[in-house]
Amino acid sequence: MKTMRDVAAKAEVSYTTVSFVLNGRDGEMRIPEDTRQRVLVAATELGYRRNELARAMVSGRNRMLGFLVSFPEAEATARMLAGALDEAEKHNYSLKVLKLNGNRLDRQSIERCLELRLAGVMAIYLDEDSLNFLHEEMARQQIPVAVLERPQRPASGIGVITDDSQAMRLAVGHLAALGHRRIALISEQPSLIFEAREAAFRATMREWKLPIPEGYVSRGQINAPDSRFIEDITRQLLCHPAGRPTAIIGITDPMALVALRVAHESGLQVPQEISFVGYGDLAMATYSYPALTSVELPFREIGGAAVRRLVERVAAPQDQAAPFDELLPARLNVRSSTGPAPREEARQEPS
Amino acid sequence: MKTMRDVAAKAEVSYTTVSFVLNGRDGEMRIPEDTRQRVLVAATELGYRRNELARAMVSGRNRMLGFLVSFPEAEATARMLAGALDEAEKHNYSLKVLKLNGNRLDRQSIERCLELRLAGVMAIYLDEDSLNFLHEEMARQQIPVAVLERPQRPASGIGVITDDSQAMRLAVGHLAALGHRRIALISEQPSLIFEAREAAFRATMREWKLPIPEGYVSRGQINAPDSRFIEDITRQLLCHPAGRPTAIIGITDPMALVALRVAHESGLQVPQEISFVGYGDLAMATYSYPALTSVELPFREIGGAAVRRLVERVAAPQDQAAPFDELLPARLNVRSSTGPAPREEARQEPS
DNA sequence: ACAATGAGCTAACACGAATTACTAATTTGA
DNA sequence: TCAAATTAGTAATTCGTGTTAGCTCATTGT
Repeated sequence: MKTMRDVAAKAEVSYTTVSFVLNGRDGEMRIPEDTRQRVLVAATELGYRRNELARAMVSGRNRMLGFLVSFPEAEATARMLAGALDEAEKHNYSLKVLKLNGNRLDRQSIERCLELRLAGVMAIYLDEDSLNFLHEEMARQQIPVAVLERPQRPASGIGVITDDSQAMRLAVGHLAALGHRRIALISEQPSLIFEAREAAFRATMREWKLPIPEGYVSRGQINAPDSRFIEDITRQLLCHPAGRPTAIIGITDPMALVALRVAHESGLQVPQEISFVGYGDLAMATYSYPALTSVELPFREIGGAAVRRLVERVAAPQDQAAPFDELLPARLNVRSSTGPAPREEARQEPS
Repeated sequence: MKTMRDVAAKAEVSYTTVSFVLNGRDGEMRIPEDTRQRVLVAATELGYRRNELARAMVSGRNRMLGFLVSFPEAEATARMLAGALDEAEKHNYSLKVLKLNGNRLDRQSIERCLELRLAGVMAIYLDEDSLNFLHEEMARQQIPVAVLERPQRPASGIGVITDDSQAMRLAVGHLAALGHRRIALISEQPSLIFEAREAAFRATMREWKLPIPEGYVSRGQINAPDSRFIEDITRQLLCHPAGRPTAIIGITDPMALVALRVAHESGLQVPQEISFVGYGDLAMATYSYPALTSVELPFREIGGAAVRRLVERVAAPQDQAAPFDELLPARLNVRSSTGPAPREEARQEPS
């Protein structure tokens, strides 16, 4: 592969001149048009491409961000990545994806980030310890860190997350407007992210002055493809002593869809007798039967915002000390799984 | 960030000695244990990390592969990426993801690959022209290229694809074994990948000596979230003059699920009256109602194999000239959307 | 006429590592 | 005992680029 020196030889100018022309720094040093052209022609004729590695090394600034991901096969991850890629391209940065084992961060992964001299690092779905570890190590090397879709307490570094209050207001508000009063939530095993959504659910229900009977917020876990646990939970919910909920919110789309399936199998009409709302709006929401009303989480925007923030910090590292969370709004996509609440008497029938 | 020179100063040895110790090349040059230890201690005390950029530059070998992706938000892409990441880690390579605009490859993206001095490049879902362009440019720089999930004609470079014949045999075989004789296929707008699947379908049907009435293979397109086109096609299929198919294979999972929804809405019982099989086995297959029987495409394996092949080529570029396609087998995940074919008389009832 | 200016370049060093060639001190062999 | 071989290193060069300092020549001002 040709180097600048080759171009210089061909254009019969010095190596430095080539550098100046190719980097467009002829503002500082006047290069007459004919010399410029000679250099450019020589460069294209030789098929010269600049060596990003060498530039990065000499400038000490690697225009490359690391994306630490635990579950690269998840659609949510993929969508954040998509957003991050678009934004990175705008800033002429590139993205390196690094896989973690589960949501733990081992020393080896940290080492890789440091060895690659990444300009910044973003991470999703890390556990508490790993996150602290990451912050510590990166702070030592002055490398900015962005944490995606994970409430931080205390805030440390850059956080980019969905505005869960707003998102839940969309879900609950939609159902409440349709007349639903008995709304249940199927949640996940505790983790910061699900706790935040749960809290938002309870707060919103309070705003709407809707009661949450004991057991209306239940926790399950999907170990795909085994969803029996959630199915059991749903069945219990459907014959709840305080009355069957007229709407169920799944804290993720899979949760909602498993519950929806149980309702189908129990012979319930959706949405005539019971409504379902998902959270995430993954592709599966569009293609379920009936199509699932779901809160569309701003995955792309989260990825994009994280990159934007990182690039800002790289450019102006002075205010490293100010940690903050950026909240991004969700949208509601209303589909066929939600409808008006059934009339009171309808619920009294045996199911 | 500390350099080798700092370590050398601290350990009171020469810079070169540090290099030899840290690269474990003390086989060639005996370094006594105490010196070795002194260097290692100095390195850890200073928190030295080697500079992958500098190594790559001087050695001319960048342990980094490019993953050119058109639709990073697609689950299929994500799963290939996951497989690629795992394999790359094994070989101590890292992966850089580059986004393309649609499935066209512009000169700018090529330039990026070259500027980054990638050791190899893998691409998915590129159109014909872009692929030729990519091959041309990369061949010029001796950079190996792997094409994922796309039949190549003629074969050029490394191809890694699903064995469509085998995959279709799984789908059709499963249905045939359940007694289905009237099997329809809902395909996509022509493209190499769908043409290959269609051809495999026809071939397999022939093997089973099953007829394919005119119109049983129809082509649609999903412009998510608008699936009306597919819905129309399905409705036509359900009142086909040659008799309603007892099973429909979707050439992608979304195709199958849209068709399944139409069947639901037409009041048909699934799978008692009609069966559905998807192709891809995306997450949506697991969470649909009823859960979709689907051909699981070896996305992870495809990503992994591509990386493996690329790494091989990088290590031994001598046999660049031998293009080949690697076929990977699919698996069938039987779920609730398929069942025994309905008895003949059942079909004669008005639907 | 001669210094001061500026245009248009070039030489030389830096970046952080790999690698080759070389040396000084010690041990071995005959 | 003296040359050869081995041990334990070091100095110097290289990779492809960015950057700074400086150099030559022509033009301008007085």
